[in-house]
Amino acid sequence: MKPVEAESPSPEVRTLAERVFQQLQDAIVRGELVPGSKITEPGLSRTYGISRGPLREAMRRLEAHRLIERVPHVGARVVKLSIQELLELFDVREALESMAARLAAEHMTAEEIAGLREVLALHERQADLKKGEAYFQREGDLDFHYRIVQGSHNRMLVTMLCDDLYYLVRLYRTQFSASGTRPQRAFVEHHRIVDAIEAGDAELAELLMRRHVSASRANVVDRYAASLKDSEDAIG
Amino acid sequence: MKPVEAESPSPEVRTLAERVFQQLQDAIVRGELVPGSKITEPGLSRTYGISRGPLREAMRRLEAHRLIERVPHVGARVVKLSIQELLELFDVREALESMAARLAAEHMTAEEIAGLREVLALHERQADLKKGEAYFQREGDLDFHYRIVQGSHNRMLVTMLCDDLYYLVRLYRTQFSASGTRPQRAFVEHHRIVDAIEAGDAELAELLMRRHVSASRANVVDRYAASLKDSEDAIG
DNA sequence: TTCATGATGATTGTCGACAATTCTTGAGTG
DNA sequence: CACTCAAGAATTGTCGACAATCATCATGAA
Repeated sequence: MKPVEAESPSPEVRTLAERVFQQLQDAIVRGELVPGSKITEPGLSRTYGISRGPLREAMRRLEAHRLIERVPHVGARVVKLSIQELLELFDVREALESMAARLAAEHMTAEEIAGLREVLALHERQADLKKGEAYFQREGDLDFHYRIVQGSHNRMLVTMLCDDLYYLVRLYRTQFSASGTRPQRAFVEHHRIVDAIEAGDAELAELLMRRHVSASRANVVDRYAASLKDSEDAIG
Repeated sequence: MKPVEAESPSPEVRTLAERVFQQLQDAIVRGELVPGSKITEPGLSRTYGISRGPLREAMRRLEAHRLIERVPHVGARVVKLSIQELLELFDVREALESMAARLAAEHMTAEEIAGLREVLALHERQADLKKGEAYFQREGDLDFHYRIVQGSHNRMLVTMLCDDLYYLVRLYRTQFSASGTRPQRAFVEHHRIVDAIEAGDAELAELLMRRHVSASRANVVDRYAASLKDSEDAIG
């Protein structure tokens, strides 16, 4: 898909370590590198055709982003979220994203709000077409949250959520094969949040986002309990 | 100051990169490496007597912790917080620490609460003795916040706050030479927060912590405005 | 004088090799 | 049969050297 190998000095992809970091990040998030599996430096070095130097840097960055876990002199393995860790992630999201919504209500520009509405429209169109498979829904969902975080105009918040946590969120989606079908309600919640932001009602936006994430968390808890019950039934 | 170079296999200090990372972290937080100054790999390599390999790993970790900023092919410099970034940091703290207080009220053990009370007592004793210089006050303050975050029993939250943000908070203290003298009020707020946690009142603990951080932020804003006015007066 | 341009020096990025540590395998013993 | 322990293999940690890139400064032209 690369046109003519154009000399686009695309931002931040000028170093080998950077490139392999993004490749590995993608591979992990897409589930190609299965969670919990061990990854070795010589192995990756061969598959990606680079030396161990830049590879180690890429792995350090993956570790910083919590996508792999390393133990000295032993090795690294792809992170495997337990249900507890997943719920912890939701608590952190609830705290940070509600703050983001509050700040977004205060600082978002008209253009940004318009873009947000477009995302919602696309979102709904997909749902109408019943193409609304989990994957697209989820991507649309993440896009929605992305834009609100950006709208907070708080760079630290943006980095924490968009550069770190959201990759974990994607990973959880593949790891728990989350079909996550609670579409209508989420749509409504999204709309209400945008309404609050557009009205400049920071408190309301914060509260709604908080409930939205909390409801999403509760949904995960329910589905996890159900899956437990299923496996018990299968056994008993 | 190192006793006998004891062979203490202290946790996580078995690799050169780890050690130099902690040394650099300390040096930055204590202000020995001045914010905004450029740090070069050969330079650090010489001063710490190690090769560039582990040094680069240490620098990657510093970058992940937001203590230095790197740009490819150019170099790294110690992070220099602008007033905007400092306020952004406070917003993030407000979101995360209020959540931590809420979770602490739900999950903290009796022993942990007792330890928290001890910290407060020590805190007050120092204030009584008028030894309550900014430095000790601040360390005590951070210790207080540390323990509450630990009490949340949310490992992700602990990592984010204790391993990342609190180093930035310390850095800000040196960078803005924050005397931060609003002692009595902060003490009272701390006590009220512990009361709420002990009572298991999650909502109240969250609200109080939120106000506490917010008040601290407002204090910074005030002092910054005052410092601006001072320099104007000095000029005009 | 000011700006563009090219050479020089330094720094970062990358690589391959060696040392240190850990994991594995297998023999041997109780 | 289970367990201990030692030797080997594999992996990680560290190092020094070379190549690529960038900053600096001097030179020259407008």
